[in-house]
Amino acid sequence: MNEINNEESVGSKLADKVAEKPAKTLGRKRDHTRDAEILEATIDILAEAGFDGMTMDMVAARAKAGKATMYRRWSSKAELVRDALTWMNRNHLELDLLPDTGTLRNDLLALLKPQSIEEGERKLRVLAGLGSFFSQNPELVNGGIFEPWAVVNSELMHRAASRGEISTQADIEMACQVITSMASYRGLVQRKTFDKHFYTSLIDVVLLPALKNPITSPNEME
Amino acid sequence: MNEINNEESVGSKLADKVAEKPAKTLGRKRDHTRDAEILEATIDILAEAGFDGMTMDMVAARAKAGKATMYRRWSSKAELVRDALTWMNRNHLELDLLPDTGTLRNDLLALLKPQSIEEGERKLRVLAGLGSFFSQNPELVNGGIFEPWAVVNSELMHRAASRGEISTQADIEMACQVITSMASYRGLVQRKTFDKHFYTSLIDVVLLPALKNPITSPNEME
DNA sequence: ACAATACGAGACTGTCAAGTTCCGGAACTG
DNA sequence: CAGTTCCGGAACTTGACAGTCTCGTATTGT
Repeated sequence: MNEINNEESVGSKLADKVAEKPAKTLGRKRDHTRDAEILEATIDILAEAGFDGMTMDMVAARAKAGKATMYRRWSSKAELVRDALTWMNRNHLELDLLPDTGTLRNDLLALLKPQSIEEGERKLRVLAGLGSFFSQNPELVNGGIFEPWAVVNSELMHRAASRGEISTQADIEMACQVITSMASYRGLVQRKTFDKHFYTSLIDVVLLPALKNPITSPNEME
Repeated sequence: MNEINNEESVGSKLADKVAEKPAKTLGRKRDHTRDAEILEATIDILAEAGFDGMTMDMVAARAKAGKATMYRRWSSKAELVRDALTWMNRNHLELDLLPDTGTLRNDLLALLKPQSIEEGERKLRVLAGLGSFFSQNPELVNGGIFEPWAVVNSELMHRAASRGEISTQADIEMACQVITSMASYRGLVQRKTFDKHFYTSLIDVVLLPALKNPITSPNEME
């Protein structure tokens, strides 16, 4: 019977090559609401086990899906993870209603809600377990995890600059990099929470002084 | 013949249990100069492939050693990696001859030699591929990779404080964290070099303003 | 010389996960 | 109703790697 099956499959492959799409609207439809659930389960497992520690069976079990269902949508583990990362970095941020308390200090602090802290730490755990994935797929080195936050911070600082609260000489891009790098270093290397207390210190001790007095007298330069 | 061998091995195991250490100074001695070579090869492979991408055969081939030799010294891959990390973080730094140019700015810049940049990036690559290892061995979360650098920077800043170059109110620990976190973020996430140009900007735009004007007038606090 | 151990090289074994295939059943189309 | 494609679940195949063992050789103490 294998011979018969082989003959049929060869025939269908030829038919594909000729007709390209012999049947498209037949049978049960794919349930695309499962896509999001599988991707969300993938992010969960990635955060817990990293890329190499994650198995397709784990994801299938978490999403209560069959592996065949997953391989019908993504051709490999790498593709699933790539889509999951894109899904994770999708922007659910409302740029319209930014805080506007009158001072840059309070604006920055208003952005640090407990919810975004927790979600940020989840993303950090995902990022930490992705080393081997990036070494195999160097093309998508994904710097964009902190992009939305940096964009918002940059907007707040530009507002502060235009109302004269900080210097027009201030290097806003550098200041935003300080925030994101301190957040990731504290989460990835030090394994401590980026909580309000620490963030307040960072703002008062480093960011505001740097933004208000960008040039300190280049006296000793040669 | 297998039976004879089994009998012998069982006999020797029993002898071990009775005498515990029947012979210690017999036979060829272990060549401990291979230890360093194997550990160095381990670091190399870790930097290139990460923990999960590294195989014992790769390390053995790189070090031109047999796997039996490796397992005679380390009982598992995890133990080998742990020793390799300790070896990598060993301190080859001469705290005695620190730069002393008269200004904090030049002192900090003097520490950034091309050699230490390259070695630092190698360590960062190792760290980046270690996510799954840490998730399996949470006890040794190794924040100590940047410790020596931070200690040196801290010393330079304290000297600057005692000669009145920066404020005595300055948060030196926070400033050192800014340096190490910017270096690791730039290497791990942005995949750019922590070169002299960028470091100079960081010092002039962020660090020196913060250290010289630690309090900017807490005017708008409520 | 001899026994015991180390060495590099590589064969061998057991486990684990990626990817494939099959099952019984459900949903959609004509 | 009949044919097709989907679903979750599970068995199966295959390849890779950790860890063990064997072989021929080199080095050491007695």
